[in-house]
Amino acid sequence: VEGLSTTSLAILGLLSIRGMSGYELTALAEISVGHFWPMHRSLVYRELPRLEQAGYVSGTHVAQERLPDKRTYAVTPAGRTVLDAWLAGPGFGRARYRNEFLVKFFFASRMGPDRLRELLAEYRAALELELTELGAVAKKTEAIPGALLGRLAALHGVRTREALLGWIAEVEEALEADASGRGVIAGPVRMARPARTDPDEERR
Amino acid sequence: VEGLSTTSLAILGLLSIRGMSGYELTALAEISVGHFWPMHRSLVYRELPRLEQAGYVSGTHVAQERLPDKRTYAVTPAGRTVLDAWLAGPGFGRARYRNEFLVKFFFASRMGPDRLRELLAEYRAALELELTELGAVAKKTEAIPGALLGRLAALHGVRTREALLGWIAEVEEALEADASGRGVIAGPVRMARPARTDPDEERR
DNA sequence: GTTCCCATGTAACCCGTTACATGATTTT
DNA sequence: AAAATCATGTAACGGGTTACATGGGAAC
Repeated sequence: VEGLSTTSLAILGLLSIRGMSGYELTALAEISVGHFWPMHRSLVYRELPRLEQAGYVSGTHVAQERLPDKRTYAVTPAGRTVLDAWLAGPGFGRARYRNEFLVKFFFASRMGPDRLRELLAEYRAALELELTELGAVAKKTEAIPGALLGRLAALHGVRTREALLGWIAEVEEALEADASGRGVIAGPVRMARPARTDPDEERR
Repeated sequence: VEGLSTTSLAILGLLSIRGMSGYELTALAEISVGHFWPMHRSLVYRELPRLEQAGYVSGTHVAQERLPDKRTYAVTPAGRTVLDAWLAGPGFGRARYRNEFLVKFFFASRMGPDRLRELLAEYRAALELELTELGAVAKKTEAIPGALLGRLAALHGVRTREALLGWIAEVEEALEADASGRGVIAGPVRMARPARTDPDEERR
């Protein structure tokens, strides 16, 4: 509940499936939670000893011959407790999106219309790539009986990409229609403070 | 193209609309690019002097009486050059996406079905809030003639949220079917590990 | 037989977030 | 008169990314 980052909780969650080394954990994360919560190897390697220090996982040195020695980790009862407390607890941080394409798009009035069309084409290509990738993940889990949640999580990504491909078409139409008045917000912009409607939001 | 982070480029872009202080810039960012590229005040205050050091913006001290003195910034010709070079250049970083809800969802086999339904309800509420917020942004720009790109960017967010509300319905159906069919909500994906070529790996 | 990839990590750096600071003005 | 907000910033902390290291297979 207190002090553990989402990344650490995700690590605990993955270790709750089975014990493994940092390397294996990273690889597993990359094809599962990594789609909506990326974790780089270095981060995992930093967090694992911290979790061990805190008593949430226990590590074991494993000697190997043809490969470098490794350290495998397993969740402790205390670890399971915090994991389940987090899962049972309410709330979650608001999703964070960072989209560099949209930044370029927003300032597209500084580029020619040809370049803008090109940019949109690049974005479409990127989305289609992600779509087939996520589709493959979803498809792969179809056969597996215990993979419902994983498949649905992949579908989350599929649905957004599909919607965005639709958005591109919408944009192309709009740009076609209004070939003249392109530009960002013009004139003085009054400052708006965040609408203080709900008091909570963002836990931890 | 060289060395400048997307955040810095976004700052340059906003300053290209008109010169302003860090405070104003932050406020403007919050209601524009902040929806897809968040920039906290502190970051802006750190980047602005850096950009000045690099010669991309020029700052001017402005004394004020009833308010604290401020420093306003304007893009230099060199700044415009790098901004336009970036816009003209190809590519953009793949969109970054972090969703804590999905992490919980992925490990939902460790929670009861009631809690899972609750979690989905929370997510729906969050999405609906974001949707009305973004809808308001899109609506506000409808009157403004030069705000086409801004409105379309807001629509990008609208479309994804709409799609995700649909996803929730889809999930609820799937869970309903699963619960009646198999009696138990399935566990997390048991993913194949990266191909192991090592025979003396320990088994469990 | 070099060159690339695997499996395992460590170290440094930078970006982003949270907390701290402050005098004037508005609200309760 | 106290409390909140405005309009400015600064400082510290920690999460996340990139670069560095390494010895043995696999591939060309």
